[in-house]
Amino acid sequence: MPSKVFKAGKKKNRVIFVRNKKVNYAEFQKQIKTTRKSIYQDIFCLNQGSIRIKKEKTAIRNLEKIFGAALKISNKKGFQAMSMRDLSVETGLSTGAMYAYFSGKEDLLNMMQHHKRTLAMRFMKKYMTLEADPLKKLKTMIRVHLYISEAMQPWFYFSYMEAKNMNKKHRDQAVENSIATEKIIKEIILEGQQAGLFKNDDADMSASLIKAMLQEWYLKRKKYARRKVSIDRYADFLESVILSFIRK
Amino acid sequence: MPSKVFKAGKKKNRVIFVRNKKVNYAEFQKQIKTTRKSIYQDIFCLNQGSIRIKKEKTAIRNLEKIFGAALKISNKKGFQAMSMRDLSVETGLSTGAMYAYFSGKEDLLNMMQHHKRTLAMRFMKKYMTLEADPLKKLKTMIRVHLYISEAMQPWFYFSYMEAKNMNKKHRDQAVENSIATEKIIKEIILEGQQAGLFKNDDADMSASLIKAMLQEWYLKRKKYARRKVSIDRYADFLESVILSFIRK
DNA sequence: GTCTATATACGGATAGAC
DNA sequence: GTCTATCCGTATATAGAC
Repeated sequence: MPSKVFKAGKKKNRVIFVRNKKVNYAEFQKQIKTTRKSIYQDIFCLNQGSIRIKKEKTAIRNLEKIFGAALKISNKKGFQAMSMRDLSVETGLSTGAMYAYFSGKEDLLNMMQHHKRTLAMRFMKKYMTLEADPLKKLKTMIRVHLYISEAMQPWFYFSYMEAKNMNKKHRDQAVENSIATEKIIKEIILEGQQAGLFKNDDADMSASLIKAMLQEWYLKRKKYARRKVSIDRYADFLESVILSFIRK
Repeated sequence: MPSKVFKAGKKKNRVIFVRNKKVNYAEFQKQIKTTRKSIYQDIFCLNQGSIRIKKEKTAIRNLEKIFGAALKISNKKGFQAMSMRDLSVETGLSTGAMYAYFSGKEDLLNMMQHHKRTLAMRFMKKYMTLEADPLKKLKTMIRVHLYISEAMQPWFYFSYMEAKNMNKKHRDQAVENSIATEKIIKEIILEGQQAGLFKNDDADMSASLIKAMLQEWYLKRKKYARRKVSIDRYADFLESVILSFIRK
C-alpha cells in the first residue's frame, strides 16, 4: 500500500523517502503534486519588484503560461532563437502584456534559471533523508535525484542547455549549484569509504561519473522514451551499476 | 620508445593502436597531427559547389580561420547568438568575403556538423583495431573515443550543443551517427557476454551509460582542467569503472 | 578575392488606447 | 491588465568598387 511507503517525519514537510522498500516514480509523483502548486506563488512573491501585476491569481496563471511556453519553445530550438513573437503566439498573450511579467528576455532567462534551482533544491531537501547508512544514503540520493529531474525534466534540460547564455553573475550561481550537487555525492562516497563499505577510489572522479549518468536521464529522455525504458528501470539499472563499481 | 607502440598495419592508414602496452595521449596526438592537415583539403573538395573560391591555398587558409572562429564564438555564447559581424572580427575577413565560403549561417552550421562527423569517423576507423578479445576491444574503444574527442574537443562540444539548431535532415543524420556510436559499444558488450567474460546485463543500457561517461569528458572539460585531471587519468579511471561493472 | 556600403527584414521593447 | 501599433537597433545577405 503506497501510503505505508511514505511515512511523515516530524510534523510537516519531512517525509521518509525510502525505508527498506523501494519507492517507484508514480508514488513520488503524487507527493510532489501538492508541493508544485505553491511554486508559482513563490515566483510571484519573489519577483514582486519586477512584476507589475497586482492580482495574484492573474499573475500566477500567466506566469505558468509564460514559463511553460518558454520551456517548450526553448527546448526545441533554443532560447536565443525564440522570439518574443513566438512566445506571444504560444502563450496567447500579446508581446506588450508579457513585459508586465519580466523586464526583458534576459530577465526571463534569469528568472527561469533561478526558479529551477530553488525549486529543485527545495525538493531535494524535502525528500533526502538523513540516513545513517552510507549505502542507503547513496541509493536514496540516486533515486531522489532521478525522480526530481524526471518530474522537472523540461526545467533540467533547459537549465543545462541554456547555462552558457546567462550573464556572469547568474552563470556563476549555476556553476556553484552544480558543484554543490557533486559535493553531496562526494560526501556520501567518503562516508562509505570511512565506514569500510566502499572502495578507496578517487571520490571526486566517482562523483563526477555518477552525476554524468544521472544527467544522462534528463538530457536524453527522448531516446529512452523511444526505447520504452521507464524511469524506474533506469533507476534500478543505474543503482546496480553504481554499486558494483563503488562497493568493496 | 613511441615508434614501437604504433605499428603500421597493411600498407597505409591502418595503425595497431594498443598492443599490450598502454598508449598515452601525447603519443596519439603525434599520430593525428599528420592526418589533420588533410582535413581542410577535404572540406574544400567536398564543398566546391558552394565555395566560390578557386585557389585551393586561399580557400583552405580561410576555411581554417572561419571554422576556428565559429567554434570559439559559438562554444562561448551559442551559434545563434554569434553574429556575422562577430565572425568577421574574429576571422579578420569582411562579412562580404565570408559569403564566398558558405551560402548563409545555416549552411555554415551544416558544413561544420558534417565535417565533425566525417572527421571523427575517419579517425575512429583509422585507430580502432579489430581485436579478437572483447575485453581488449572495449579498452581500445574507450581510449580511442576519449582521445579523439580530446583532440577535437571544440568540435565535439559544438556538435552536441548545436544539434537542435539544425534542420530535420541534418538533425536526423546526427541522431543516426549517435546511434551508430552506441551500437559499436553495444556490439562489443554482446561479444563479451557471448564469450562468457561479461555479465549478462542489458547491453543497450550499459552502452548508453558508457557513452554518457565518454561524453562527460568533452562536455565538462573546463571542470577537469580546473581540477588538473589529465585525459590519461580520466581514461584510466573510466576504464577501471567500466570494467568493474561489466566484467563477470 | 576582398572590401565598403547598403538593402531589407526581423527582433526587442515601448507608447498609448481601451 | 491587455491590446495594437510602432519605434529603433541590429542581423543577414548582397551589390558593386577595387
